[in-house]
Amino acid sequence: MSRSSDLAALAALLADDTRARFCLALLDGRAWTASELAAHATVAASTASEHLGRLIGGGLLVERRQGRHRYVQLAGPREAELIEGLVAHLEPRGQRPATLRTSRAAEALARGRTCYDHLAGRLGVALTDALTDRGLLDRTAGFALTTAGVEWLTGPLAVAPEDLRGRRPLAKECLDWTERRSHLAGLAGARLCERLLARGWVKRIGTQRAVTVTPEGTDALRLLLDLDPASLS
Amino acid sequence: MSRSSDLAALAALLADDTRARFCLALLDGRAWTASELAAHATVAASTASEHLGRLIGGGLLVERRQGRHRYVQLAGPREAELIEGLVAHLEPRGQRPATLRTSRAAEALARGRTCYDHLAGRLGVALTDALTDRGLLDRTAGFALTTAGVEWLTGPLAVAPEDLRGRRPLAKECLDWTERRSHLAGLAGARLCERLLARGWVKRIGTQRAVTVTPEGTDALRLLLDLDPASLS
DNA sequence: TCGACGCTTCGGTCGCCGCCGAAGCGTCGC
DNA sequence: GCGACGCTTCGGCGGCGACCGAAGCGTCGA
Repeated sequence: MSRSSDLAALAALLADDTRARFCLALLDGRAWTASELAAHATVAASTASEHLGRLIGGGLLVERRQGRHRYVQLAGPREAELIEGLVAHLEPRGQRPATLRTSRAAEALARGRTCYDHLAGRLGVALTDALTDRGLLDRTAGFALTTAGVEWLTGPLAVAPEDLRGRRPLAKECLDWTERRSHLAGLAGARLCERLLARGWVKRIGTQRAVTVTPEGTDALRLLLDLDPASLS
Repeated sequence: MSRSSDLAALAALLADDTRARFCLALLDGRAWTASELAAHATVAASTASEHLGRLIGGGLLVERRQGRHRYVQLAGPREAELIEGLVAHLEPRGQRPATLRTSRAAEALARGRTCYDHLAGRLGVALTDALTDRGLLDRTAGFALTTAGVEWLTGPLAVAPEDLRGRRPLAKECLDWTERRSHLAGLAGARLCERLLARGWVKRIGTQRAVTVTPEGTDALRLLLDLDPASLS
């Protein structure tokens, strides 16, 4: 099996609209059941079953059985990153999609959402910009958290230092497809999202990926990051 | 046209072995003719013609006519990055592929090669590690060139400062699929490759992507980066 | 216990896509 | 000018994959 056929096989996993829909839905970082995905993509249960078999066999998804329910989710951050990279590539640089403004659901996603395990959309970008402005994130020569940035996470955000160590990079740039700018991914991005949700400063809207800043969160972020609430609307 | 069908269409561009071979070949950053690619992938000219039409129509490649010759190349660094990301995903982390050691061509690629417009393989990784060891590249909190790193490029390497400015990030991490570690991409990676080739410190082997360090280059890199020649074999 | 439910496998259908050789057009070099 | 060459388009063929309903199995809850 050669590299080109491996590449073609990997691409083929996503080269079907139904499977692409599944993977985009699973970018919310949660586990979905087979029938939820079937309903979401409006296909028969048998079709969903076969597609999931291919995605799991190909390594993009993992599954867990709970009685008659089969829960599937993205296999990990690497897989999420792969899909996000493809999605980011779809949009020309430097321009927001005009068509995305036409629906309320899309507007909510643009305002704030989870992107696998970190925050994205206007919220994600605003947070990333604020971190940059306050010297907690250095983007002049690459994309890296500063010493002060690490301290900010372990200090006011109470992230455990060991939670910032692992095989994943601490800071990773993730191009935001609604905002056309970068938001913070990597360990730091994941922990930030986790803490903001845990503190109730950010909460989920509905069952999809959309999130919003709570009033307490607006105050806290203004205090901690000089984050202007107007930058979130 | 929805996001999922856009994603599926993009993935479909690479979900064919022949097209995948084309794109992998074009990762050398050069322009190939249609018949060169047809020969490389061992398909008929008519097949190549159709596949190239799809890749160009899909935006991954661009073409240029010179008389009867049609030169095609990757549309840009974003497209190269997309393909590299997929290729990098193919390999499990933390292990070198044993099968790649079985052929001389593969060995040359592992030693050193171009990865679109920057250096990869053992050479690329060794350079990246040396830059890190000397405090020119900071990888503790992300992936960023240090101030000293920028000065090193504009100083001893004589990169024009304006060549380090542009829409592309200065430093970008590119996972090396032969070494399983990162090498430097982005503007800095491209300029480094360019200067090393221009100075004759690195030269191409054959017509593919393989490169090697010249004796003058070995001396210069030992002087400038304490780069141990043994780390290149 | 029994019917509902979630999921899987099977068989059949249909559309799509990659492949090729042939024919044709334009460029190139002798 | 002419034959070789690079490339494109066309028509035909065969294989593959997505889709579905039906049948079947195991789990769940009243």
